[in-house]
Amino acid sequence: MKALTLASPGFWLMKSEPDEASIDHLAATPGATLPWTGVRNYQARNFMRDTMRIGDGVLFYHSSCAQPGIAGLAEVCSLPKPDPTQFDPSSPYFDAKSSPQVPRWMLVDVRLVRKTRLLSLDEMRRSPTLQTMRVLQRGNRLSITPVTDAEWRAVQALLA
DNA sequence: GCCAACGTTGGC
DNA sequence: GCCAACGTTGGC
Repeated sequence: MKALTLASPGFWLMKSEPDEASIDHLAATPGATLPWTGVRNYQARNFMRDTMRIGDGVLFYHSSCAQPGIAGLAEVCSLPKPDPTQFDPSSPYFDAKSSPQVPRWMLVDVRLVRKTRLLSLDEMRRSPTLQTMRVLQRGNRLSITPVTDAEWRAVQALLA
């Protein structure tokens, strides 16, 4: 008989361009969930499809903007499901090689836990406790990266 | 707008 | 399977 194990929560950093989906968009509608559309990288997709669990913690990161950094805390709140934008010819995320029968791109929903002060990329780079974060590594372009327990605690400490 | 870094594509 | 060309990311 298989042992019943309590999965420890996972932690993630997810990049969003605030022009598309900012922490304020999410905060504007209490209780709203945000489908994480537009991921078109297999590694990032696989994290959502294979590894994330409902309840996992998310560092909501603003990228490609004037003030990049962590803007809030969120939480994975759905199972993986097909990203509907891949089937929409009018979407910039349309993928002609995907089909509803064999969807290529999956997403999860996230919900806001709380907006935080902006923990800027600059401050992250200067924080000794955050040096291991994938998002800070040279050349990193992944829009979704795993965060270790220690990194998660360090971010909480900086935000406290 | 620049450009380093890296992922994807496709010919071979 | 190799790898050059090309496209994208994302901070600056």
